[in-house]
Amino acid sequence: MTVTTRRTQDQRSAKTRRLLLDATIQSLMEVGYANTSTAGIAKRAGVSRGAQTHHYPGKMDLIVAATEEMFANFATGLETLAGELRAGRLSYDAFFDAIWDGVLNGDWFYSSLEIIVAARGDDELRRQLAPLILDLHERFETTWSRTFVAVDPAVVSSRVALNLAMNVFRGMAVQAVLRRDEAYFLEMLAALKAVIAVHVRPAENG
Amino acid sequence: MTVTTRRTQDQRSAKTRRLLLDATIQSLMEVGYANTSTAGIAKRAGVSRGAQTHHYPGKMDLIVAATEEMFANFATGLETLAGELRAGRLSYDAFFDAIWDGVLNGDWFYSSLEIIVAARGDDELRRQLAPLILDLHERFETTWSRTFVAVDPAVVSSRVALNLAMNVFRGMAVQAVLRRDEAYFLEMLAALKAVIAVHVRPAENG
DNA sequence: ATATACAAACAGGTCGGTTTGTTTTTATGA
DNA sequence: TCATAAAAACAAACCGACCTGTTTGTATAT
Repeated sequence: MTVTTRRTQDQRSAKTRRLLLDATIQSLMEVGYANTSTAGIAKRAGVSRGAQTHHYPGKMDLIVAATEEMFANFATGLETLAGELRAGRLSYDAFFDAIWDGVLNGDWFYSSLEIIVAARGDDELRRQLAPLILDLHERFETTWSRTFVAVDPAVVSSRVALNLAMNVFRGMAVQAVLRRDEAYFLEMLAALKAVIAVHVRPAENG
Repeated sequence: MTVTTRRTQDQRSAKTRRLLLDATIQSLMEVGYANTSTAGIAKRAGVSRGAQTHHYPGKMDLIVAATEEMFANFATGLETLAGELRAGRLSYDAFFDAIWDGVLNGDWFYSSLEIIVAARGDDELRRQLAPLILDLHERFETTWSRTFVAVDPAVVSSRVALNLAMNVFRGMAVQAVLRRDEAYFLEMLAALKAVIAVHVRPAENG
């Protein structure tokens, strides 16, 4: 007879689900998709394999649910950061520094990279993830349009300029897997700021 | 008794090795690293599993060798393209179009992406691939410096500007896995050309 | 009591590596 | 030059480990 605090079913479910999703993201981050197994996730989460299959019957259910949470967190985080910029509490430079730091050192980018690459060879997974990405990009673009104004919208809109910047970050993060070269990335980051600054400036008090 | 043309051992080896490496790249491209197995590679190559283990004892030997070939091919391909630009047989716009087309539709980018992501969770693989990437980047930078001149080298050098462009391509290609949106990428490509053109111009007759 | 949450063992399949055996080419020496 | 030993290339079966999904059973909450 074990001593357990009495919890409602919803509380038990929510707790177990959170443990499983956190463990999934952590596993993707640490060992990659290829080495992420449902058994490993359950072990990390500290729940039994039966509990895992009960809440998420298949591996894909885990992945998709974890992705959903991950994307939502990142979108709100980015919007918060952009809000700081609009409020004048964050400089243009610091804004880019913060995004780059999040991409390189946060859980978000590499976990999603693992999932995206896995989806390339898995039709069903791709089908399930595509709408999540579309939604994420839409939220990004809303943030960009709200936070920056273009110098000459006919040439490069703020939306396009910031999408370019995000793609640079993506590309740099991929590079960083095999080339951890601080000086190189600082150089690129400075250049990126300069290049983007030609076409766009922060919209104060958006 | 089968009728076989007599071949030297070196010829037999070379043929089998080529078949295996081509099959490896093809498999990475089509089904991804996670679904790429040594048995599958041997089957694609049309050689026995014994032949495969003879020439490449482990899975990593196959991957590393295939990567080496892939990188070499891409570097020379890019240098050829840059040569066309320097010779005036290719416009600035067409040069970028060609690179983007190669990244999105060629075997190169996605195969290497699979390998890079796999290396993130595999210390030994990462250790073996890191020098290959370093070498590739060096060849890139040599090409950039030879092919473009900076408008204001103190702000953004040609080397940095083109590295930025390559990172944009990387990022866009990752996006394209889940978002195959022709119009979006055309828009981004046009903006990239415009943004880079501010800082750099082709060095005619390099 | 009954549905939900959790636990643990099982089954079919695949993968990577190893081992054992066969064929083809090359080197050797009378 | 030609028989033959040695080496390289190739073939196929096997093995232990792991993974996903399933099933059967138990505890907890409603």
